[in-house]
Amino acid sequence: MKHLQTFHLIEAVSRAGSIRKAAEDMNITASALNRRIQRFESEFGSQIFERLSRGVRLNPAGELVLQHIRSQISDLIRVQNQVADLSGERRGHISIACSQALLPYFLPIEIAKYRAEHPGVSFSVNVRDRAQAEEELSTFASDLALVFEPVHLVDFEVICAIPQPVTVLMSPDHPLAGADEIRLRDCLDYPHILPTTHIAIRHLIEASAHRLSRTTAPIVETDSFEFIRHYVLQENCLGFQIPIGLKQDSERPFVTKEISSKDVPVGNLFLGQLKGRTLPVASARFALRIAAILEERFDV
Amino acid sequence: MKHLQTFHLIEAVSRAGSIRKAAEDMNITASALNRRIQRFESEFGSQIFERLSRGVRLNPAGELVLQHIRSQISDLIRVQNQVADLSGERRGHISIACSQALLPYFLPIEIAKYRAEHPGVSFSVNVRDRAQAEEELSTFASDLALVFEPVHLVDFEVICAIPQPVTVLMSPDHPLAGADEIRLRDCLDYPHILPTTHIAIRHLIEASAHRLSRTTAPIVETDSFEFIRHYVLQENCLGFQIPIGLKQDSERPFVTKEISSKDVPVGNLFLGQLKGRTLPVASARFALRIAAILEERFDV
DNA sequence: AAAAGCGGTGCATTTTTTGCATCGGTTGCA
DNA sequence: TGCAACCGATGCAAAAAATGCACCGCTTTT
Repeated sequence: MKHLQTFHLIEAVSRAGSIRKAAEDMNITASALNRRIQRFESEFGSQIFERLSRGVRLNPAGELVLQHIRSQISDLIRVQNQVADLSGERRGHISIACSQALLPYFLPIEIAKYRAEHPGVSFSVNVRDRAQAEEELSTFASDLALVFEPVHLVDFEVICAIPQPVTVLMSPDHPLAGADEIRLRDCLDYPHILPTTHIAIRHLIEASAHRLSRTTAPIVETDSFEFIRHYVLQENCLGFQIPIGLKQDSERPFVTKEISSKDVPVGNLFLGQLKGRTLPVASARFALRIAAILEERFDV
Repeated sequence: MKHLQTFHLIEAVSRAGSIRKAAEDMNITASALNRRIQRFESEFGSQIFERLSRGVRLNPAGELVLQHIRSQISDLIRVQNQVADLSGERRGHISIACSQALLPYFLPIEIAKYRAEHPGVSFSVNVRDRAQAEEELSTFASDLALVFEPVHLVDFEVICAIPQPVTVLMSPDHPLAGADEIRLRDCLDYPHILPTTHIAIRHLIEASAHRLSRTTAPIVETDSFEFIRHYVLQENCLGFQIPIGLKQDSERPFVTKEISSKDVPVGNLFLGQLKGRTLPVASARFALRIAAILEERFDV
């Protein structure tokens, strides 16, 4: 849309870090772009870029403006979708930032079911760690976030929260496979494989180990749960995951057992959106549905 | 600002009900205005006005767009104020839609106190009934609403709620002036003056009277509480008000007594804003302060 | 039947935006 | 230290967009 042109240009400049680079990206002359920005600043009543010798950078005022711009663009798109919705068809696009645990089963299944009913709806699924996911919401890069134990929770509006105990993953011939209750100390005694530190499960385990005056000693550290899944079948060791990342019924060829909540506190999987934002119809409906499914499955 | 021009024009057209009238208001030609709207509709992807023989009117899509436009304009102003705030001074404008009860004492006193500390802040105070006040919020005509028993409460985000029992107002020589407990039936037995039906106090009294199988018989019905205040001193009769509309300490030359909550349920004074909206800094701060004062005064 | 309003449109004119060439300044490297 | 590479800013002419004017076809009002 025409009147948002300047906004897109400002965003491009802030991304490129220089007017000339941004001008090239947006297929327009540097001088034209420069003047648009000058005009905006003069109309807005304040500079939004600080001029450096090697380019430009948003100043604090500019950060506020950029936030406004993003919200404004996304809201206009929401209105357009809502209008399309008036005329019957349910269309739209839903973008989700999520933890890895949602990738193997939950999201593929639920998205497929949803699309079977609403073929006009398309999806973006972006794997983000719990800090990045919140960032995604506030830049309007994603509509929804489905993450395990997010960090800040400012600007994060919780739609629903589902308890997820940390669960051990092992091959059926592992000594612990027959145990009644899994204690953390037992896990730490056996060779184990852990996610990298910024991942919530690792964080919970480390904190709990510390309380027991124990330390973790991962034989492999990885940022991929897919790797963990495959590795525990290669070398007989323990992996960790949360229930939503495991098959609902049986988890062959694995054995899965929740760690006793006496040792490791139960974490929460949060479905959330940007605080105060009005989501596009499609996203809002999908969120409600996911919330209902989660709450039913893990009967909250 | 330049890029909002079209938005202002659309708003003008929807207000004027015809392109030609709006064009005159905005000092441009009808043809220019007509073409801007056509261009917007084509860029937006849908008509927003329905063409009637006597002019134009917003269609449902247009209503959505107009709502977006208003929110967008108000948010940009908020950003501008926030930026001004970065550079030190606290400036801004606060618009309040309120019930009549706030006019004589509460708001004049609190606004004056606030302005003594922040001379850069200006105010609009608009008297609105409880339905209109909510309407004002959703059209962004007011930032805050301070109303007794609002009706819809959709799109109304409650910042704080303060219980306010309906209170009788009379001259000191009225027979009930010495009573210990004021019962509704006694009030109805004496000549009384009531606010018009759309006002919340009237509504509470009518409902309560109905429960007692009684009817009201006002000797005067008015939409002005100022009139009520003055009239009870002229003819010896009963008037009604809520505590916030009465002087804090003594209410000479009146006697005021709360009606027993056995008869008339205690209503609530609500301070609220538009749901999901981010208020300008000035309004947000003022709201917090008013909430604190109300909660302290009526110790909630 | 005429008049008054309405939205829409072709065309000449005015206004705004853009591209080009170029300036002055800083940074990085030889 | 000097030079090349970039950077943002600006004057000026060309291109593009918005506007005003005159007028059309239509409906409603008188």
